[in-house]
Amino acid sequence: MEVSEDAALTTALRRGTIEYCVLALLDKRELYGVELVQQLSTGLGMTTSEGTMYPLLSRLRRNGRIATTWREAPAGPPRRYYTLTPDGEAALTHFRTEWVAFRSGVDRILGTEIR
Amino acid sequence: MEVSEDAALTTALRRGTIEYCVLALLDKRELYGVELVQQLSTGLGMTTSEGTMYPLLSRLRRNGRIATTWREAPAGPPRRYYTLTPDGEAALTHFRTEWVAFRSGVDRILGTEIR
DNA sequence: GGCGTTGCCTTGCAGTGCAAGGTACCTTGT
DNA sequence: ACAAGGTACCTTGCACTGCAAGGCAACGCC
Repeated sequence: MEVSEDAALTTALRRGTIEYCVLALLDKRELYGVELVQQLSTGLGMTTSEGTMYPLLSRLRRNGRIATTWREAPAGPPRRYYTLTPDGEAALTHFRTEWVAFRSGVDRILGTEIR
Repeated sequence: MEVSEDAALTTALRRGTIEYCVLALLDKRELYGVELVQQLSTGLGMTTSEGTMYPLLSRLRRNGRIATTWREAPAGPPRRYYTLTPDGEAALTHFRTEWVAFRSGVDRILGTEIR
């Protein structure tokens, strides 16, 4: 029960942020699907699954925020690598501002500001 | 388009936080529905509506995190005041920890840490 | 009594993260 | 050559939550 509640809690928190975390990761270098899932996990508790990632990537592609190219892998099946489009970069920049404002608001209400 | 996108963006961010922001406000003093909506708006851009608030309050009541008492108002219809239960306080405390961890993770990925 | 205000609540919808399941390609072992 | 396992991609259906829109009841003022 504790565990499932924690899961539900963090799931709710992720809403809307995963999308831009993916953009932020792609801003550093191109990555493929499975790699994105791993980076989010190790990057920090942003643990997620492929069932979340692929629909998300499809959406971002549809919205023109990322572009893809197939590449042969050294071993295993081919990979679809993703990169940011100019639209994606703009969206990311905009979100950073939005996030900082939101974060400050929540911190103020919760009393969790960094001093 | 800009506006609606911003709205969708912040809507997604609110997910899961509004609930605990309400608990945090009630941790300071008892409040009634409309008052909560106002405090969230002025507290900071956490603008929300009654259509969000009342279902949320019902949920919190069902989960035993808040308790209510009807009070006569100086003028106008009676008000339903909400207070935190011990369960509610515990949930709030737990969320603060969770939030700080989540916030740090997102900050690290986005590069929006405070220095 | 009628009208506006305040405060509470419900219905139906939209977006998104996730579990579960499925397909295809490649490598390795026998 | 074939089976088995691993890697990588994708889809379906569900659950949860915030919101717009709308409705109802009590009170005060004219």
